[in-house]
Amino acid sequence: MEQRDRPMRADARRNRAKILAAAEAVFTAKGPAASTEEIAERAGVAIGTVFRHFPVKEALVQAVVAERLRRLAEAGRAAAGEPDPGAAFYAFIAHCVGEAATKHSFADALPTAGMDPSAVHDAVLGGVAELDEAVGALLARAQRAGAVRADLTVPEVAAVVTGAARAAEFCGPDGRLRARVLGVIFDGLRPLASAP
Amino acid sequence: MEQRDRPMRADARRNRAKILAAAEAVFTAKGPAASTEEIAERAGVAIGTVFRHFPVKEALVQAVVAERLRRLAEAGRAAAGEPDPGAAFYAFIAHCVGEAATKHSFADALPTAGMDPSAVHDAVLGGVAELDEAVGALLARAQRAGAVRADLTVPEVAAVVTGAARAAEFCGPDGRLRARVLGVIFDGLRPLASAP
Amino acid sequence: MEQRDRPMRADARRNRAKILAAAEAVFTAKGPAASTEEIAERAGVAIGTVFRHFPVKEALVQAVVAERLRRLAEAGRAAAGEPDPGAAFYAFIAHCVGEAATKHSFADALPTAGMDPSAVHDAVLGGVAELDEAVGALLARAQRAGAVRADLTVPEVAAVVTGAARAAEFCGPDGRLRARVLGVIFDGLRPLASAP
Amino acid sequence: MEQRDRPMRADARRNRAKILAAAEAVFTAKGPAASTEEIAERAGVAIGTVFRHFPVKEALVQAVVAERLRRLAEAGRAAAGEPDPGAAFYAFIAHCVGEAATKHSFADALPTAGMDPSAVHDAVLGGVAELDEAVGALLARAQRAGAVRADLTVPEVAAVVTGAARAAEFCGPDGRLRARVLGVIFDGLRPLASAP
DNA sequence: TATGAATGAGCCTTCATTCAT
DNA sequence: TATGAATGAAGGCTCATTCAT
Repeated sequence: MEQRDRPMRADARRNRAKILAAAEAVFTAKGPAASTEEIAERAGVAIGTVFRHFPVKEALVQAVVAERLRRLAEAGRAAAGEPDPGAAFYAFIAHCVGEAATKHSFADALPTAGMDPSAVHDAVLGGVAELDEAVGALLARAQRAGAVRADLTVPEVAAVVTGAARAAEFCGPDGRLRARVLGVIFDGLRPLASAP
Repeated sequence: MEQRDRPMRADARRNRAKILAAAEAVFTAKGPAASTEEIAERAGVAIGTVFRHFPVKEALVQAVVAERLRRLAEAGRAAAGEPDPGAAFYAFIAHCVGEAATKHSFADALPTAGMDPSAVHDAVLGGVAELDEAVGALLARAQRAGAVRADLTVPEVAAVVTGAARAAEFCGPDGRLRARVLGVIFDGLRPLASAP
Repeated sequence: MEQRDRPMRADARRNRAKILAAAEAVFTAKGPAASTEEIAERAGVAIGTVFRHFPVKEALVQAVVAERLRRLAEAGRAAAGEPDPGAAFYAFIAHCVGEAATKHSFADALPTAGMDPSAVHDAVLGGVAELDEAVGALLARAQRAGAVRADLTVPEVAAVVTGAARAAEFCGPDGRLRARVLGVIFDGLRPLASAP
Repeated sequence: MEQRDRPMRADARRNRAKILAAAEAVFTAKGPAASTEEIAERAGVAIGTVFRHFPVKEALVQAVVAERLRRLAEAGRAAAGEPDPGAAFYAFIAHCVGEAATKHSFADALPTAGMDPSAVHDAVLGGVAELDEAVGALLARAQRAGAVRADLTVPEVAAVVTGAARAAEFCGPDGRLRARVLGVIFDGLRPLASAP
């Protein structure tokens, strides 16, 4: 949104990246209510610099979300190249869960089906679209391979993954519990035991 | 916490109840960041009264959570009397999901396996224990009846239900989507295709 | 606006008065851009107290204006009792000028004929009405006595007085200059050279 | 202030003019509290360029004032050539009022007799002197022609005009009211009804 | 006990000014 | 010289908490 006219000065781009990284870390640790001041401090810039890049706090929050969505979409595209369609799909959604689950109480900032669309920045909508497309591709391939229930759609997968992330978070650091819970949830995605 | 010494005057008990009800409503609508002042107003008491009953805001939040846990446990105990063990179990967890999913962004206040235990009030721990016990009874009965996977434990069910609530919330007002998603997740709890 | 239900506690009323006095002093010295913090300090209260009484800065500004209008109206009513109608009128508008002229750049906060009425608080409108009425009475009596041009109306007098205040302010501390200037302006209000 | 050493490059002079024009427009619309950034934007230059020409915001404000004074003086000199001395004088001060009154809340930036002289830039003082001289010439000629009271001096006229501008502004968009009010005020400048 | 006014730390945001590019 | 990013001191406002009534 800021770099339309000319490509943005090198130092500005560096600062923007530092701020985004700091914001991701701080929001992850304390939720989106964390103070902008703390983010600036962590990024090593003055508070004014944060507001120059993100004129309103909400813009920063959404930029972080968009960034994460874009990273997930990227990973999803990469997964499309793997040989085993089923393995690719399940590995990818497990990756999504892992990413989201560590982001304590921040996954809530993710756009939800029922959210006021006018409040969501384009960058986030773009990220969602990218991710949906990547998931769609993986899903279709896995369904063709018979590794996933044929009647599933992308929104359903998105909801299940979001829920799984919350469930994983609920488990806390107990890895064993987490693994079993995710196993149970993902089992629901598998085709019913194919009869002979 | 307040009623140890003497039984608490009748009007005081009434106020406490009004405050809890107001807090539940307000937190549900706006999340735990809602101001204490607003809760007092809705309860029809002065702000000082709220702080007399709950000396710190966190205490109020946890009291609301404890209250909800206790209500769920109560419902769970009631469900134990129903004839069909499987139906009783699934109806109950669906009820839990419905309760939690409507409480926008408030389910996050639920205690989590990995949470710092010293930060959780006794009332909440008590509620958790009550609920765990109720769930345990329903689960055992359902497992005996072959309606639920035999290897499931209470913590796993708790995690799955929490995740399912988040998934339902993610679906927004789209009831059809929500139903399908919950169907998928709960399918994971069922025993694998029963052989002949 | 705050004292509707019950009469407002004694200490609260005291603080409100202290704040208004401090605000008048500070605004007078530095204009309405002066910081609320400074007013709080001068009033000897915490910043939160100022915002409890005047939830938005603009409310404080207007309250001060309203207060001054009410005081002027009061003085106007008192002047109505004086024996010489012409003297009463001229003395009163001179008083208005003196009041307004010392309030450095703050007279600008006075409502103006062309101001957006929805932005003006009721208290100010009430003050204006009160003042207009008092001026109207003095004016009519002076006109009947032949001391003021018969074709003058209240809005015209108001505009002339406002302008005279600005002119007086322009003169700075030079009392002689100020007196001559006001003499010139007020001369315009007198009936034209009385015919034989 | 900037052009002493070398004559200033052509583009620099152009920028200075653009900035002054933009500042006049913006200050007129929003008062001197308008942000320097907005002025830069409107002028089509970067913020740094504004501060190169006017190292402090106050310098920009005063430059605009000086500019306006110089323009008024220019108009005054032009008026000196008109045939009717009285008409020339009254038309000119009406022009001054019109200029000042439309500059909402900005006329306050005009230097005042009682202002701290060290805070006023030379350019403004120069403008004031120029304007005073022009007014003085018009005034003297009009007095000789018997169109203006003989005892009036330039500072008095200046004060009256300033006040008239404020009065006009007070009238808002009501042109009829404004005309009557200015008529009243200017009447005070006329010689008393000349006896036979 | 209840009331609600007072407190003050902290938050988001703006903007004059500086400085690296 | 021009550019525009960075700085950081305020400023307005909120809200959990305390305390006099």
